[in-house]
Amino acid sequence: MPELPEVETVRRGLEPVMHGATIINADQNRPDLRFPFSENFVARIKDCKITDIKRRSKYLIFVLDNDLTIISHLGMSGSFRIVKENSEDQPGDFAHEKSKDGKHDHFVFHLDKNGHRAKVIYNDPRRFGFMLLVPLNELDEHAYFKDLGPEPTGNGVSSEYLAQKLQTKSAPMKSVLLDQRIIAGLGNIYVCEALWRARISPERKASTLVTKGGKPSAKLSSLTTHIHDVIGDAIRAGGSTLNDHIQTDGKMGYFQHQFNAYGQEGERCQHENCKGVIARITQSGRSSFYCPKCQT
DNA sequence: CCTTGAACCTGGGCGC
DNA sequence: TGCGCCCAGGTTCAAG
Repeated sequence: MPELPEVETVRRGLEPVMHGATIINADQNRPDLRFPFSENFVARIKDCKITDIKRRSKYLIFVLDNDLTIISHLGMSGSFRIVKENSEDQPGDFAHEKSKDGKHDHFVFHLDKNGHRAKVIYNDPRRFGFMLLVPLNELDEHAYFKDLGPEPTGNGVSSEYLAQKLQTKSAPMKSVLLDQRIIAGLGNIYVCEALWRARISPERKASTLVTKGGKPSAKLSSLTTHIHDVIGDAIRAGGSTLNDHIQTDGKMGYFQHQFNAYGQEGERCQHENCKGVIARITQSGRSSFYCPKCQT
């Protein structure tokens, strides 16, 4: 389920239970996810304290006090849930989850924080996610991180930055915005939403949003603002679903979020005075949803 | 370099 | 109730 806002939502949900906790044990329930777990995975994290939980793009990074980090990616279907020792893991608590039978609970952290025990359970039906041990001082140069572009939450993604990146690109905007080297953390949903807000067609060639002088066009400046806004809105929407800190699941963030384009095929375009209807097209194997009338 | 398509895997939804 | 088909939030690799 995870694009950047969902991963950030998960991070915030895990933070109060995991930050400062000791991994007193762990269950690795199968040899691999997307690829095999690191050698002696459980032994290398056992008895370590979690000193920080960070996020970069769609990756979670658990920093341990032995100078190792656990890089965790949720793939398409990964989720974490927290079970506190004193509370019961009643099936009813997870009635909305098909995973409640534990069939795809592939990894379990057993934690102790100041005498409070909790389990943090990683569930991933499709197993596109993974966990990997990487020394802290090798993180920045690691293959997963070294080519990543700036986070869309910060001022690294400016209209000038995008103009410079897009001016040589003939590829459609859809694929350029999905390119993690240009912006880190956008996925199919929020690319569709940002393009809808900025009224840019997903098929528009990227370089046509840059002036001959290499400056951002008005539409590109608008897109920059909308990327920041849509990601910010989604993080706020996701965060508000986690106030009980029992269920940590990015799906809830998506679930409560109202989309204007993504998944809205056949619906009226919600832009004021637009009589268009949201269409679905396929671009490089993925669905794009947009309004052909006002997104140009 | 760039772009596309397939692959990884399971499950849900739909039509018949 | 079941079968077959299509679809799904991501990433990576091979091939054109």
